[in-house]
Amino acid sequence: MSQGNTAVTDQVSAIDPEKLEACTLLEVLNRISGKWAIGILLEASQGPVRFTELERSVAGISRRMLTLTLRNLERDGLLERTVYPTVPPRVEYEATPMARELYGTLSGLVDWAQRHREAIAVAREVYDAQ
Amino acid sequence: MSQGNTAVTDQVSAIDPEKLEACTLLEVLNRISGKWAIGILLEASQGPVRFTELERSVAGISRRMLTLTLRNLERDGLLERTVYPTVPPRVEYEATPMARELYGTLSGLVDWAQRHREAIAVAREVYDAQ
DNA sequence: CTGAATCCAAGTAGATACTG
DNA sequence: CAGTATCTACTTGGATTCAG
Repeated sequence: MSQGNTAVTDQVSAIDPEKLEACTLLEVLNRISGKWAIGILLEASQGPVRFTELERSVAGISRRMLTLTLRNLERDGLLERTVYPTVPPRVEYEATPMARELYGTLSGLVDWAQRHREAIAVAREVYDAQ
Repeated sequence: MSQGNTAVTDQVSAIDPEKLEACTLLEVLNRISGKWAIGILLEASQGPVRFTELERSVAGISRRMLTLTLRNLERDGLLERTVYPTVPPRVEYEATPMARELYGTLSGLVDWAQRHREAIAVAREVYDAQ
């Protein structure tokens, strides 16, 4: 990994791999954080869903945020959008294989959260007590 | 899943487990997303670091955001803050075991990001072309 | 049905200056 | 050294209205 002395060509490999990792990680996080992305991805992972179905099943989401979040996920290739040219219009969204794969890797985080949920709550109470 | 008629006691168990999962996940994500938390956690995972060290090593961070992010991480029990009553003052931050554990579970996400970085870039270009 | 457009409120982040 | 205070700008999200 570090053969770095060809002078010109290693501008990229000169980046601290840990910094790169943190940066890459941040990109993923930005993609799936936000209040709605995960909920939408969850629904769209079980099969094609329509706009109005999502509006109902993702509790509390507004039409605007649903549209915006769908567009972002579609743009990143995490959601596939299919329009059926019927009247009235019918549009379906479905998670791509890439998105399903991502969803799978998130289980570790869910575990962590469940194991430490209590400890975090306690830490907050202690901190807020000051 | 729908045995629901013990009337009073199953308020909690009535929550769809998948919704709960999505919710828990969102909490974790909110804790570590944000522009700076990961970088700080990274530094503080290799041993105690001082405020000014962080200010230098987390590229681009302002004093204000460093303070705010440190406080949040400390509040959630992810960072331990130690004050040495010397002159000048000396304060050290270190990742807690819980935080190190979290950092470990993030490797799956890093893998995913690296495997699909290219595909995402392409998806964006295609999308933006319209 | 599936959005786009507009307006507004709240939260988040940068710049700068000041302090025990 | 390790912060706090203030002021401003950008971003995110909600409410509402309009349209193909």
